[in-house]
Amino acid sequence: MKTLVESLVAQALAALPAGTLPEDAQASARLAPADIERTRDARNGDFACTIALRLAKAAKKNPRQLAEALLAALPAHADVLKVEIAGPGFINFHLAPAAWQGVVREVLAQGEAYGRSQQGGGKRAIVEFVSANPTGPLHVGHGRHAAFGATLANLLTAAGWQVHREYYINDAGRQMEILAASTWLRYLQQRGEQFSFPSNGYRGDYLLPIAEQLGKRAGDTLHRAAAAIFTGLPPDEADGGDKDDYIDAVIVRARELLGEDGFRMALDVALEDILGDIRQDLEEFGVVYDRWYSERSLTTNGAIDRALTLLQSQGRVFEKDGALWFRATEFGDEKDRVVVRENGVKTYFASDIAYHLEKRERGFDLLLDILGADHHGYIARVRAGLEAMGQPGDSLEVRLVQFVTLFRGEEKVQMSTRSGEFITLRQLRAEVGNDACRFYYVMRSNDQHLDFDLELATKRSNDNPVYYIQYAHARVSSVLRQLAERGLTHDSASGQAALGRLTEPQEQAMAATLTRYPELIDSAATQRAPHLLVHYLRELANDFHSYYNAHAFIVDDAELRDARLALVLATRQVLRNGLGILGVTAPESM
RNA sequence: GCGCCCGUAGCUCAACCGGAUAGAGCACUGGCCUUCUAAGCCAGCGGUUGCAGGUUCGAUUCCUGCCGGGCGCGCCA
Repeated sequence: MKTLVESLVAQALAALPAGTLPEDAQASARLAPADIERTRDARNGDFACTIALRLAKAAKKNPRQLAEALLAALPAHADVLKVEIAGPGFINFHLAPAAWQGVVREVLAQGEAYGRSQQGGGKRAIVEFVSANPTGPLHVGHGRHAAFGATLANLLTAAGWQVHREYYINDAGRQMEILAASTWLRYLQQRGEQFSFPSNGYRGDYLLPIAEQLGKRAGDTLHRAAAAIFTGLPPDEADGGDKDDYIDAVIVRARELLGEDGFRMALDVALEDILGDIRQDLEEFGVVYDRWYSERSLTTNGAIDRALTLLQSQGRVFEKDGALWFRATEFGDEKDRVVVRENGVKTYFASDIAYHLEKRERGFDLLLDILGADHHGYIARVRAGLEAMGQPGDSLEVRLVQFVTLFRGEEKVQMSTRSGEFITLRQLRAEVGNDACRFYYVMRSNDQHLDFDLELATKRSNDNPVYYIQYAHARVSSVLRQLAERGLTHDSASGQAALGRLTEPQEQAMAATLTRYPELIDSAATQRAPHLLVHYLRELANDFHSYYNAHAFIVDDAELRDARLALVLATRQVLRNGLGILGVTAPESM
């Protein structure tokens, strides 16, 4: 519908008499998407064009005069009732009722495809999200990443992007070693060894079954006496020492006592188990990935070395204090970054730029990372890395997701993976339900903090707005059941031929809202803003519920009945399409 | 100290890359079920958009400075 107005204004622009605009203004006198907008107030018509206001200055003309020139050049159209100039130079379009009604045919014909666009032009996007360290189950914060990332990926797909979803597994590095040691220590405790658990180890109960698993795999072959492990270690935090030094010493000792193979067994058992759990959790949450990408594999397949060699050949690295540094400052980062430490170990940053380079090499135009708000310092350096390796820096786009604070009523719930005190995503889903979770997580803009009140979400789950939208969908289905019970059938062709009968204000409003859906998908995808879809669906549901209360659909007049049912079925289709993008089910009854 | 994000109704949040009289939900007040699901509808109440300047036809939106909150600033990952 918006495109109609756009094309009319574009024609008017082209048809402006010579000399209306000075030559230097002619260049900017092209229609921009923002020049046509939906009006907020119906008194200003249905669409407003602001191009006269925008061009007035360059044209050295009064905006109202310019608007009048445009108005004179505007071609007539059957769907346009009247056009008038208002305020400082708005050109307001009032559309004919029939203009809205056509959307019903369009929706019914296109079905699931209604609202999709070619905006992405088939370009390839890789969306990386969650990528939580596999050191424990997902918690409620990860849930927000999962819901946001999955919904955004769906939105981009609807907007014509070719989307690849990926999970980056941080299966290398120190936290994996701490996990292996923690698992092994639990295994020893299960065999009767007594000692106090390292304060910096993973202490959550979820490791207990994993330690049992290790027992099944290894039998007693990894059993060592506690005394052999803890004798001669530096003090732990509880004894006035440093918890990091202590856990490192425990890891070194574990390696000595178990050998590389034994240690690796503990690590692999824990990693496989936790990763399996994460994968299942996400799948149940409706979040499916195209690929799970192992950080370790970057070392194995030489990707890190390739990236470093590339940087080196470009002269972008230097040595200092025995370490190898990347000149990130030359690309706008605030400081240079170590890529190989003095001890020869490559940093996490090294694997990260290698990973992003590898994404580019796989042919992705857009590298979209969904990261926690605490990672913002990160963007500049990865972008610097890409640019130094000859890739466009703006191919990397990062969306930060602010933290979730969990409340039980007034009380804030403290969480920490290390200590094992946290509410898992799985617990949350069990209490609140997948639909409400998915919905609640993306209701708010990702750059807003999210307060998740468990008490509210569980006790009063009927107040959750997701039900309001689902209810609209279920109500339509219920109307159809009612129709059948009364021995009637819906004649879609007759309904679509009689759309002119839909003259009630609620019918006009709902049809108008339906025409907004494609624009909304486009704009939500462009802005990476799933919450816009949530707000739209609420409005559409509101239009429907109002209509439902104001008028009966199943009336005696068969033609009118079919027309109304056609409108209502089109509404159900759009609700279904939108809920699908959100990953929320569209129930037939509630 | 430096950097990024945020500050809008009592509460939780919107506001279409600068548009017209800043909108929803919850809460509160009052109405609507012998007719398609009341998990619904309608009406009312509620605002100096943190503060002070600037840019222009127009600012919640852009710029500067303050105030308040969150998060970063490792040869950790």
